[in-house]
This record gives sequence, C-alpha cells and structure tokens, in this order.
Amino acid sequence: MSPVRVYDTLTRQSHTVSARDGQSVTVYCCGPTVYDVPHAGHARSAVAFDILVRHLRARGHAVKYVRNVTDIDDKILTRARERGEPPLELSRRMTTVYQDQIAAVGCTAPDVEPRVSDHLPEIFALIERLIEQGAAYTVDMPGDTRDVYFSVRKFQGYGKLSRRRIDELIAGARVEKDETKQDPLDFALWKGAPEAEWGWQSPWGHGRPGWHIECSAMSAKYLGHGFDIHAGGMDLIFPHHENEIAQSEAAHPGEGDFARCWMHNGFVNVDKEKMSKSLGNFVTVSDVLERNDPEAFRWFLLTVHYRGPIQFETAQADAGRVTFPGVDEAERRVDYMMQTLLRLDRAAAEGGGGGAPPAEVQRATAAVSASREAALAALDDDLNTPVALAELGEIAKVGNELLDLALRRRKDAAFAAAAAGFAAKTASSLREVAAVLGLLRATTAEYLVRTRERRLRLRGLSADTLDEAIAERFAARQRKDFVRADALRDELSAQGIVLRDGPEGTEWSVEP
RNA sequence: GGCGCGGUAGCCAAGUGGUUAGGCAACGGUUUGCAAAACCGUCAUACGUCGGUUCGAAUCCGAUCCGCGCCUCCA
Repeated sequence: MSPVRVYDTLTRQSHTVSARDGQSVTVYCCGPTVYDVPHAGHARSAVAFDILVRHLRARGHAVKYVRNVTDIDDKILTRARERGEPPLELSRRMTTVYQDQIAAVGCTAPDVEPRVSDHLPEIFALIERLIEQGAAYTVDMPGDTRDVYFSVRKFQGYGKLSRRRIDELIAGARVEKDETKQDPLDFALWKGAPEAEWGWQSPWGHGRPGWHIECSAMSAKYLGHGFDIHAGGMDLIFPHHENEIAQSEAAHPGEGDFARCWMHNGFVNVDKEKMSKSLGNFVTVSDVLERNDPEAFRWFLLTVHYRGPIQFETAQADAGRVTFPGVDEAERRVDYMMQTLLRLDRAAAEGGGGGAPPAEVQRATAAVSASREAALAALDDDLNTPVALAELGEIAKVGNELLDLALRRRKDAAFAAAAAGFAAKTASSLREVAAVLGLLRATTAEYLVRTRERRLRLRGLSADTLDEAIAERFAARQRKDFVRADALRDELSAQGIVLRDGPEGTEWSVEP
C-alpha cells in the first residue's frame, strides 16, 4: 500500500488517505439532482472521483464508494409539471441516462448508489433526532402540515468548511426574509406540501425533504458517521456541504467530525464563462459524445488538475456544426495511444527470445518502468492527472522509438526478439497506467472502427465511395502516375481523409 | 462588503526555493516516389507588475494591476 495524499478543503492541507476502520476507505460523493440530462460538469466530477477510487484500489486500498442520486427536489417537480410527467418517472428516466452516460465516459459504478426516494424512513429518523437534540424546530403551516427547520445559530461550527461567519452571511444581504423561520439563515429539513402535491406522508404531515438532509441520512446509513472522504463539486461547499456538516454533527454530538476529509472538483467553463442555464451555454454529455469518442472526452477532462477550472472551448465547423477543439486534440492523443498499442501488440506477437537484451532495449525498458512509476506517483500527489498523462505519453514515445530502431535493425534476429519482449512489457505498462486513469478501455480494433464510423458520419462520407477513390489511386500509383495519385490524395485530404502508404498497401483514417 | 481561485513561451497546461514537465501549432531533420505515421531537433535562460527575504525565487513575504468563482439553484 502506497500513501495517497489529497487536498482537504476543510483544513486546506494535504491529507494522507487512510481507512478509519483499517479495512476500507469510505467515500461518499454527491451525485446529481436528476431533473435533466447530465452536463460536462457532472462528467468532470464523476471522472475526478472515479480516478480517486481507481487509484486507491490500484495502490492496494479497499474502497467503499457511495454516490447518491437526488431524485426528490423542487426542480424535478417543476420540470415534471412542464412535461406533464410524474416526477418520479422523470427522475428515474434521468437517473438511467446519467448512469449510462457516466459509465460511457469510463466511470466504474459506485458500490452503492442510493436514491432519496428509497430513504424516507432514514430521513424521518434523522430529523426527529435533530428535533430531540433541540437543533431543529417545527413550524405549523396552512393545511395539516408542518415545516421543519435547522437552527443554524445553535450549531457552533457553522461555517467552518466554507470559512464564513454567520454575521457575514447576513451582511451578504441576499438572505431572504421569511417569517416562518426563526432566523433567516435556518434551512429546511422538511417542507410541508398540500396533499394533492407530490410528496410523502411524514411525522409532520404530507411534504418533501429539504435539499441537504438526504446526504446526511444516506452517508450515515452506508458509511457511518465520520467516514473517510466526502467529495463533490466546489459549488456544493456552501451551502450544501456546510449544512450537511451542521445536520450530521448536531445529530451525533460527541462523535467527532462528519467526514475526515473533503474533496471538491473545479468547474467547467464554456468559452471562458461558467456553464449555466441562464447563459444558455450548457454542454451536455451527449453533446460531446455525439461529436467525440468517450475516451477522448475523458482524456480531455484529465488534462487539467481536478481542482482547477477547465476551459471548454466551442468552435463552428463547416455547416455551422459545433465542435470542441480541446476534445478533438485529446482525441488525437487517444488515436496516438491506440495506434501505439496496436503497433506494440503486433511487435509483441512476433515472439520474444532468450538471452540478454541489447543495451538500447535495456535502456528503453528502464525508461518505461520509470515513467510507469512516475505516473502512479503523480496520482499519489493529489491525483495529478496531467502529469500522469504526460508519463503515459512518455511510455508510448519510448515504445515507438524502440520499434523504429528495431525496424532499422530488422536483420538482427536477436534484436528483433528482444524488441518483441520489450513490446509486450511496454504494452502491458501502458495498459496498466491507462487503467488507473480509466483510459484505453476499448480494444484498439473497437476504437478504430467506432471512431472511423463516427467521423465518417459527421463528415457525411461513406466508406464505399472512399474505397473507390483509394482503389483508383492505388492503380495510379502502380503505373507510377504520381500526378493522378497525388491529386486523388489531395481530394481525400480536403475531406479529412488521411492516407498512409505502407509496404502492405494503403491504410486510411479520418481526422477527428 | 465577506470568502476563495487564477495570471507560466503562439495556444492549452504541470510545477510551490536550487538539475527536462507534457501536449498542440509552426519550422528544420531522419524516413517516404512525394506524403502520412513514427522518431529527433528548434521555438523555451517562460512564469502579470513593482519591491523585499535568500548564496539562490515561477515557487516565500509585502504592495499592486488584471481575470474569474462563491456568498441564491448548481457538478
């Protein structure tokens, strides 16, 4: 087991991850409120903490990973009314879309993915406990319902995560005056609703849970009070996580901190602005997956450290089609890695031989090994994925370099055998590091076929007509009519088709 | 007003006291009929500005300019 250090938002210091119970590291991640399809920000958050879980496991830690789905919320109700769809049907549908798309970008499913609608009893129990502790109070509402609010001022530690003081929050002036609450800062644990409205029967009458209570209830159920890591987007620091701490610690007096470490991922900005509904610049996961390979999207997300902001640039291609140049660039890197893997696999299939490898092969083997170590060490240091990707690239480069050399020395049987052995080891290192990053999951064949098909479709091309042009060019080359052959190649090139003439014939690929 | 993040070569982006980040683009080379791919090299003695600490600062301290986020629903 190797120590993995992460930045803790609460202490603002590096925190060495460990399992409190000495068994498994317990991680709770705030998942989506499922009122719409997931956007790039959801993907970024899911990917960031997927890397955390994968890397902890790669380093020998057992991990219990919980990520919730918030399927009861006013936004869901509003959207469901607009669509004339029952709210839980909408949220179930969106949950499935979320799970499918997040899986598509290479995230392993959490061990537990609890839904709020399945945990009303736990929520009732927690709220009752808070009322008993004097941390929460009920307010009679019209009809036969009551609201329940949390008394922020009764919780001493309020503001410790977001570094805010209660008085400053009020000075912030955007706190609404609300006669039903004892204090404007108090937040709802339970909100009463008319019988006719979407809701559940509770000890306080018909209604729905407040926004924050579900995470306190569900994390306690699956991981217990004081679990190891609580994760989520930076925007959740206040008020969501601050309120979770207040609720959970008020409900468990004398039992220590709610979570031992807090991790938050940065935002996705679209064209320099924060992605938001009001700006109309939302990029959904399916927007990206229509245009780019899921591996490329994931690679792109990993080119920036998870805590920093990531810039999502958009551009207009031909016919007004929106493109994502940054993701296209990432896709070219994935192409490169896949081509390299293909080449290494082919070389490895030649079979290795015995005997001491030549000095060049020994040096290359050592370089691959060093990069493998460096990539994993980078992840140990607060999940430094940009450095890990650089080292992954280094492994590929060293692999290609040695295979180039082997090509020049193809008459040297001993060298070729050593190169084959090297290729097998290098491919395996590449796959090992990539696996921790959740990359290169597709086989090279799958990837090449699906990206080719997608790119042809985006460009409105068909493989049949291309095959004709390529055959015609091949014939021209055979009769040394290079003028004709080059003219055909230029035509194809203008359409984004790249040809590669080799001893085995001509291969072609499509630009991202 | 409060809290916080950032400004690193043409672009993207690591690095938080002393030896190469990396990628993309561009250009030169090896290779190729010419290309492409792959590899090598150049661009790169880059770190917003001004001062300070230090033998030594992109990195620490102070000031300052600029951009951005949160404080209301947000990943």
